[in-house]
Amino acid sequence: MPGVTDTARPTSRDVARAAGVSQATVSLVLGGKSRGRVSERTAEAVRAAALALGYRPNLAARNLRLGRTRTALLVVPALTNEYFARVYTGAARVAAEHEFGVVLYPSPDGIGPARDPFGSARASLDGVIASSMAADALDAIGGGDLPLVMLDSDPGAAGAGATVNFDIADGMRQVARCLLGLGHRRFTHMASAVDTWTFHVRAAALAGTLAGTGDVTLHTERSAHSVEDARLAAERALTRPGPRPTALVCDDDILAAGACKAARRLGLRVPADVSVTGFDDLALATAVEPELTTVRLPADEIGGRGMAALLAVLDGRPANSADLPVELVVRGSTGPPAA
Amino acid sequence: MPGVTDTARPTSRDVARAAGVSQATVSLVLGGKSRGRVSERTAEAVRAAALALGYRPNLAARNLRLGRTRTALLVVPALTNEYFARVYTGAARVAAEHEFGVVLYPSPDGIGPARDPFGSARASLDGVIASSMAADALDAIGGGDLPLVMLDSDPGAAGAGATVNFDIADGMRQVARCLLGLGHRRFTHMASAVDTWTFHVRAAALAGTLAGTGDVTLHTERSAHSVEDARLAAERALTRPGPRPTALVCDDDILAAGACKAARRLGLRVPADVSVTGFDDLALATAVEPELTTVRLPADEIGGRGMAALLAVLDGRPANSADLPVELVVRGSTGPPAA
DNA sequence: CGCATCAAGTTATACGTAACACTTCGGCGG
DNA sequence: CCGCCGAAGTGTTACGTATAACTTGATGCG
Repeated sequence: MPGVTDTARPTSRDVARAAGVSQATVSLVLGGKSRGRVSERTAEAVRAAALALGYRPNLAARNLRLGRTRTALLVVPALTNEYFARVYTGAARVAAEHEFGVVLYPSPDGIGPARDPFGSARASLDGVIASSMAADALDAIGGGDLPLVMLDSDPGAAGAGATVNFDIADGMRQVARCLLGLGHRRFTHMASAVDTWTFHVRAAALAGTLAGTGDVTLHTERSAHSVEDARLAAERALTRPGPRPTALVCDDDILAAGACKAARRLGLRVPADVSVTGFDDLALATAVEPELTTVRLPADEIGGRGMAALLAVLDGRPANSADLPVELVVRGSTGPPAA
Repeated sequence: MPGVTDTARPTSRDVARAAGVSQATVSLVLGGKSRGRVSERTAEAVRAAALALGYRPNLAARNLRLGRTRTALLVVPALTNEYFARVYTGAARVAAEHEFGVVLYPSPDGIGPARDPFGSARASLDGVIASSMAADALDAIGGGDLPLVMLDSDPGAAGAGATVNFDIADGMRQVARCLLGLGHRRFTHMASAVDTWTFHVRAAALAGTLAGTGDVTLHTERSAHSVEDARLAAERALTRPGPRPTALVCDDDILAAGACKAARRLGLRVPADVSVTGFDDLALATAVEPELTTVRLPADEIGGRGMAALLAVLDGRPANSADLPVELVVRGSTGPPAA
């Protein structure tokens, strides 16, 4: 039996032929638009034929016809940071529920020319979600006319159709109050060297909360987001002239892990000699010893809400954007300072 | 001046009109096929017009016309594992060099119905790269007629157009020889509970290498890939009746981090009382104290090579598939056993 | 001079889908 | 009995691109 295998994918016309109807009817039935237009018996025959042939609509043709792709772009600074991997996971889950796809643009300065970061792929997107981006990076991204949702970013930024944020300030206030309550008075803010809104908020909330108490000192040390950089920065903070800080408030768990390493290398115990706090609640936070006191940011939820907001914008619905609550998780890296 | 703003994206026909040529000529010039077909002066005019209008080809139309999408699917078990995030990054980098895109399918049992994991998206892919998948998961993925490249997987598996692997066995042999050389004789293999080729190879290589030395014991304890599960498993291993193992050989760094926690909880010092080794060399490996001795797997490189192999298969070229070398990185979590 | 050749384009078409506009036909009220 | 209406489909077109097939002058050569 030569020529029996038909390697080409079946088209809607093949389905129509098999079901004895026209291609238009196939499109109506499989598109769910057959109510009152096609009899139930015919519709069932079409569905059966499609199933038998293993028909899958050609997305390129559909996209061309509809002018939409049901695909969103998610821009994150670095996918290898577990936080952003979780943002992606949450966004992809919600997208899948609405038959949307998510493509990633993981490192704005890592792949492709800066002038046109996404290449012509941009022309095949319905919208963009950008997480924790600097305002100028937003230019490179939002230059297009695509709907844009920003996550963990300045709500007042231009160009964003919607913004979804954590209540970051509340998280930092909880950290500060917790440490103040333990008796700490000398603080160092282990701040991210990245110049974005979320880290500005953390700095302001920390300074603002500590300002309410007299007799408190606060220094700032900046670091890139790697354990090694953070260790070096924390060693600077712990060895600078003057009274040693008793609390290192870190902008994320990676910095906090580095801070713990620095303390240990200097012969200081955590938390007896120095307390350390983080942000994010990554797997890392419970892998190190002692486990990190940290602010849990539900990353997958902000990703999911971001996707939901984008879908709302695409539908012309209003995207409600209340801040997501965060939670301070107290573990072993914090304690009262030594007398 | 009403109606001046033209919000619709320009098409190749708009460019043709602006340059005073036909749409076909635009396609030839921008497609790089103009050698000997279009004069340089005309070609330059077309390029200028395209630039002036900000023309971007419509990918849906191109895909429909060509029947190819220049998009590959990468299937990984869990993107939140830094290892797989790096695989993605490497694959995406090589893809971008060839104007390819990569979409992710991060969790085979997490998103979408198992029957048709990718939905109709499958119809818009040129190929699939699957990393570290079980043989049965391969069925769900490779069911289509798409070219398939497998990473870190059984080279003899059916259906794979190519396989790219690490020399995992060599890595494990290095671990075993290092520990034997330090004087260890009682081993526990902290094995992954995941039933895949790469972990079978690790178990076999460990057992095989230790078998060469007399007077050696090897037990196996299984664990899921979380620090907490690994801690519990390691506590079982360290408290079972009989002489305590002096070396915990772990299938990855996450398990190793859990093993270190278990030792600490039991009042054992690492490495004085028990040595611990990992696999992968994640950021985690240098975040914990002591830093982990581990086998560095260049994850981004296997991702890149996998993408290159897929591109080769798509071009009809042979995909060369030598195993990638791995490197034992000796750090503080290993040492001679206590006398 | 005349025919072949060649550069430099243009015309026309197909990819597979969605949806608008149209047809056909049975039933039903006036 | 006529006209109208709704149900059930069908014919046709357009989306934007890439390319095969064709056209048109100009040139070279015997």
